[in-house]
Amino acid sequence: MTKFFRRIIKFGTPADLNSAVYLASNTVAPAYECVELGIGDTLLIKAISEAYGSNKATVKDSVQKLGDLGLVARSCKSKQRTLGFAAKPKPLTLVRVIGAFREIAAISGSSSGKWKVDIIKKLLVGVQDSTETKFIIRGLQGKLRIGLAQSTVLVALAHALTMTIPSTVQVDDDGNDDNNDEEEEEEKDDGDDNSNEDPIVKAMMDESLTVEKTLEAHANMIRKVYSEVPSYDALLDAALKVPLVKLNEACQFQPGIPVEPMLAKPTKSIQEVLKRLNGQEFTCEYKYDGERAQIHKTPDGTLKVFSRNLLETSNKYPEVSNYVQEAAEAAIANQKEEKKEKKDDDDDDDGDGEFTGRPVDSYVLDTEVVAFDRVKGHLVPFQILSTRKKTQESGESATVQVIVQAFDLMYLNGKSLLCKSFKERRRLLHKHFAPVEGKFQFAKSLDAVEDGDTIELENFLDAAVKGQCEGLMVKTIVDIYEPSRRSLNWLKLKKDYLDGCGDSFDLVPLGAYFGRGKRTGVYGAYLLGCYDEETEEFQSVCKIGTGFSDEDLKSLSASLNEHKLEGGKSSSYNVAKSLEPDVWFDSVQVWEIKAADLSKSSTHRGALGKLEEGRGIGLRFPRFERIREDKKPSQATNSDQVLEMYYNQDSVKGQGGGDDYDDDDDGI
DNA sequence: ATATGATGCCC
DNA sequence: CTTTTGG
DNA sequence: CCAAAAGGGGCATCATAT
Repeated sequence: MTKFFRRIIKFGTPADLNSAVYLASNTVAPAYECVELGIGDTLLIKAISEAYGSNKATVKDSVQKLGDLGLVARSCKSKQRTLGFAAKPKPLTLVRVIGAFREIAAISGSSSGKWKVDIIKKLLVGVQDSTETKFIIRGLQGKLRIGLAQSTVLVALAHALTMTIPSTVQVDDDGNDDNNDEEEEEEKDDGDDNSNEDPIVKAMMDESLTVEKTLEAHANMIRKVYSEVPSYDALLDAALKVPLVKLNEACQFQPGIPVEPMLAKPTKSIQEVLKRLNGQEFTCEYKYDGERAQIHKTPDGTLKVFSRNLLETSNKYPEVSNYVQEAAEAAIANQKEEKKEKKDDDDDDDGDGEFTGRPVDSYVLDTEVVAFDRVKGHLVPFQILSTRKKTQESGESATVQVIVQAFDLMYLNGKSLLCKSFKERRRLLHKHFAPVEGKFQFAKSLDAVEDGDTIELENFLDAAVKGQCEGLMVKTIVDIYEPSRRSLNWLKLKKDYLDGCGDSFDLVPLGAYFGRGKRTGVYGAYLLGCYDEETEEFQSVCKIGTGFSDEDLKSLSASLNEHKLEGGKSSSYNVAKSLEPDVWFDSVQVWEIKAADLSKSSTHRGALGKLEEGRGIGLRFPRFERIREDKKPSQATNSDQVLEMYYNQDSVKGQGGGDDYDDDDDGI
């Protein structure tokens, strides 16, 4: 990929490079622009069959065999009779292909499917060879399957730009008086980019390093810039103007554009957490079960909210902006109080905007938005939060109320805090924002030092779970905010990760679905049921597609193939039509399945009707643990146990308020 | 008009 | 979201 | 250790079928 990019840098146009990068990363626009293709397998199958004159059933059939729509399209293409007199079409260019993708994304409304298919067909008949067909289809499907994705594209790009410097790059020595005026934060550069201090810049310029190390340093620069401004447009524009060492000066974190959020690594035990912390000072925070929200305020007063995947959710949570502003004002009120009490002692000068008497003017907060019952004053499960409309005219009058649980601050009054320690970021967070009843709170936390004592941690984890949370987030006090997947420096500890904790089920495989991609040739997922003793039927409670080793996938496929029901579904299987597997099995095995939660389900049938008329129970985050050789299908977890486990959840226990019947006004 | 299916995006 | 795998 | 690629439940939304 590096070689390819180098050729384009040398011989192509900026538009060629831009198109190549977008195609290679299989995206059409920066995430925060919320551009959707609106293309799924159904439309692709339609396009393939129409373009190559095969019928849809045949196409679907070969999907099973080949396990990949791209391969299917390729084989259709090469089977197609080529007419001797037909001239080869003009070659498709990068610009043309990404342009077609973007055209597709722009179509909506009535008959949009037809127009989209038309564009795809034009692409398909315009290819030079069947390999192009394969990748056009895969690109539209969003699964390139070339063993390379975002971060690899960035590294390749970095290497290419290092080895082949674009002719447009200006190598001026007097630095930043030409292009640096566009940043909104008129004041000083944040400590972030004092070039001499930045270890990445240092490494890039260190001539004593090996070529490999130098390339790595350049890649780190590109990764850092992209994680601060996740837009290939912005990245490439900058990279074509300034040398890589100055890239972060030309393109950096600013309110209004989401930064890739810091993520956490799952951990399997308290021991593992302590081992990883290795004696460092750390804090534990409740891990709330809501939706990640990065809240931005730009100096012009605009407030924006972004999701974990950088899509804008401002319209989904219109009240969140108000809540945060109220929190900022509450902090001012508190400051005034303090000021009165202790007369001015001015060692308070930490250069962060200090006491101004006015709320902060720009900031970026990291928070979790959680559904909240204002009347009863407690948190509400994720399933209810998810019923929020995508656009709410007024948040405060919405059926589902929310509360902001804040846990980090990445930007404040014109300065990036990404390079500050968590301790410092949190100090500023608590200084410039204050809790507002029912609207804005700080994530509940416990500070500690590793001293071999696990009891305190265990208790805190228990308390978190009882308090409607998923578990804990564990963070060291000294770490900076490292955006993106670059390093999973935070740890998450959930009850169901722990061996012997969390809900475990013994379920019967009722059927299976053909695997795709690297699971071609084996079943990729199975349908599982619990046993209902009254009706003597198996009721579906989940599908399962994770937790298997490659070996498991092979052996399970082989052993269950001995028990296929050739006549179709057994009459004792209670399964919704939309879940119909490709193959049905006799009930012969029992599998141990772990799950995080149970939820009311309109598709699954566990304990059907016992909880709510017409609905059953399904599992959240199910994964395969092992085969239970010791159990017969009739000894599988039964539906009464499933029901009991549903009621046993802390999130459900907390709700009832003495009412035997379940609260029907909650929407689930 | 209303029901169903497809798609994308939260977790 | 969880999980496994190959480099 | 990390990136990539398998796969999950369930919701709102939009297009199309009835």
